[in-house]
Amino acid sequence: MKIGYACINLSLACRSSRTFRLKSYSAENMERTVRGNLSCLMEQLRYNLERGIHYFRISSDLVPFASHPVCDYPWQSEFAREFAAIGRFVSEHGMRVTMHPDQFILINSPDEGIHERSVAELVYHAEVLDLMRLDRSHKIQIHVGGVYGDRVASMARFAARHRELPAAVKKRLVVENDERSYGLADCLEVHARTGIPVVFDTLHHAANNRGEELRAAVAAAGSTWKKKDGLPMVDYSSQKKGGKPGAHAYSLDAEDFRFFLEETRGLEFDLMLEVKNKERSALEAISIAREMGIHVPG
DNA sequence: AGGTGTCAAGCGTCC
DNA sequence: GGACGCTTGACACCT
Repeated sequence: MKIGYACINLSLACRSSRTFRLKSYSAENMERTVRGNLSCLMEQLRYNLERGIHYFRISSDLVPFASHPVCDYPWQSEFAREFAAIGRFVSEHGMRVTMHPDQFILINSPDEGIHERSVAELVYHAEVLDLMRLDRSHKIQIHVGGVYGDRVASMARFAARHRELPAAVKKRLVVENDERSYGLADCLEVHARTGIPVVFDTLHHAANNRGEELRAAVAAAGSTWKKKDGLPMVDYSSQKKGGKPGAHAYSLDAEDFRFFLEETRGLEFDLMLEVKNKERSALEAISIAREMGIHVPG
């Protein structure tokens, strides 16, 4: 079980998600920002390796405005060498990276403009991982999308739109249960129609489920993964105590985490912590998992 | 230097 | 039909 965290390392001074305002778009800003972000990403990965963290979510802001029409900067060729070096580092050390485009990416939107912009954004994400020369186990996770007043039609539209995606996107795309519209059962249905592996998110499942027990749910999502896709991915987070339902806890709830590991013992997956204090929780989680006799690569 | 309004993008909910 | 939450940092302008 690889254990990791998302996008930001609070112990490091740098950020790999630096951006700027659209109004201040320029080749100079692009060059400087992407260079800084890639350099920071490498620093984050080095930090992770030193501490035994082998799983990491790369920020979608790595290349700002990459899929925006304003972007005429050839970041792919300008930074080909840097991307390749990062990818080599990831591969050489047996690490896994993933990406998670944000809420605006909706391939099932009935609005053709939103659909097109979403595909462009997914192509950008695939380009990042392709430039790193990483195999298809390094995934891009999205949600099914909007309901638009008709769940059945909107799920069918997802499947149809998926069929038309470029191969580079398709080979990496995985779908995650969300907290209100499309739960685990819906994602399994999408998998049945498209073959897309299902990422299981514990907090979303707690908010949106059909009564499936945790272990059965993790196993069901895990069964949608083929060998070439790598181990199933699970996103883990605890509910913020006293916070709004769905709010992520600030730090790892050790007791809750032990319970989760005990419930899922024997199932194989990599675990992404969606906890606000980031790498600190990842380190604590790794230590707890090892105490419980679970193998985490060091 | 510090404070603060705002930022590419959308859905669903609520009034 | 319009405002807001989501979830969050930090950009960029203002004083």
